[in-house]
Amino acid sequence: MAAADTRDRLIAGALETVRELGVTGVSARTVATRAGVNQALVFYHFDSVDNLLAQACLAESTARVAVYRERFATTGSLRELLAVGRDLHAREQQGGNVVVLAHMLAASHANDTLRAATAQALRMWTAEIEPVLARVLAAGPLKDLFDPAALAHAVAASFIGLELYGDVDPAAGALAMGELDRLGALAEALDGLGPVARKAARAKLGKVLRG
Amino acid sequence: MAAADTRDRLIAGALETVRELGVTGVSARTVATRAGVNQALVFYHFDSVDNLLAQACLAESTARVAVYRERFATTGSLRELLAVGRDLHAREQQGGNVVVLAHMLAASHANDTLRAATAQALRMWTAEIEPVLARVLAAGPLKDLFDPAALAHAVAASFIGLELYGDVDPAAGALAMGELDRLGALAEALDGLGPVARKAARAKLGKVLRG
DNA sequence: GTCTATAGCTGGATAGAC
DNA sequence: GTCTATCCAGCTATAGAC
Repeated sequence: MAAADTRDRLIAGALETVRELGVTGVSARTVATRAGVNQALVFYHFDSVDNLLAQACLAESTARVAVYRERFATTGSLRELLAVGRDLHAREQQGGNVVVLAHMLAASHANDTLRAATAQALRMWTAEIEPVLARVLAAGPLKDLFDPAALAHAVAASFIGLELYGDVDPAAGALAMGELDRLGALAEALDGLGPVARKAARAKLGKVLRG
Repeated sequence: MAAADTRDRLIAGALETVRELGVTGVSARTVATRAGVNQALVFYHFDSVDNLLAQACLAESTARVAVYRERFATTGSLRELLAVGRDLHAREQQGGNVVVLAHMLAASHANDTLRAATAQALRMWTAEIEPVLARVLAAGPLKDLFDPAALAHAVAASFIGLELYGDVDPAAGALAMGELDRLGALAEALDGLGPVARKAARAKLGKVLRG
């Protein structure tokens, strides 16, 4: 078997293990079993289990972000962005991909290697979300009142929180997801107001933000 | 040493261990060391490490929620709720208490015992947040358009996501937290609109939500 | 590049002395 | 109720055959 194959298999095995057993269940053995290769190869190719996990996290995020890149590029409204979020939730949750990132977040707390990788993975997502938010804001009455970069972080963080939450309490998670759509509608409604009301809202918001 | 003392010490030790080493670092030995008692007592008092963790999570949440109960009870506006959130973030983050819940969330993925405890702990928080949201919504133009219970879940989930996010990427987390305040101001601005604009906004929102 | 074998360690869990 | 002692399982990491 070619070396590149084995590396890929180990990465796939690592992701599968996290999805199945959670971060606590990851070990050179559990991963190697799922990869169909020998346990010692984890150390030959990746030096440590932590590093394998970090590489897996980065590879996965790179691949996933690429899938949605075009979609993000053509997203011009908050409503569309929420639709992308819903799809991401449905599709990636089924594949268990968001869950991996969520678990990496938790594991990062006491692990520098994982923290660096996770932070980088998160930046990959926010780098896609930020220009979308910039476009959306520029088109609406909220222009210059919000910071797209900061908002992108908030969106990503909230999304991950919702994923984790739904993992533990699916009923409550579904309710929460549904309510986020309504929050989107709230902003959209503000967006669709007539010019007078819109101007009043913007003035009021500016005041509230400053005061 | 009285038995109750030992139980409490083990619970405190479990929390301390999670804060220090993360969930992956929790074992009967690491916990017992921090508790200053023997490792075998984990099994005598709690049967298993998982169950100790679950009990610790519930005890901690019960205590923390109690601290904020009065505060929640007198919270009547979104802005105040956000202020409570900021305080919670600052104070509990320093003590590492929210982080514990966040890690329990991640560990729950592959562990039924922890999942049940974590779900219950989350419900403790949302049970406090829900009536606040109900009051806030009832006073504003969004009455009957949002579900306080569902929104409470969304708030809790987002908050936890932000905590985890900030743990991994503090700079980005701080930016995200700051932006949430502005989102609150957005809703508050809508709240403070004149009657005409307010009515228009509400009508528009109802339309968007239905369509 | 991949395997087997194994050293050395840590963890869960229990038996039995006190 | 608490401790010591211990068994056994599972883990990381490496040495060395192929």
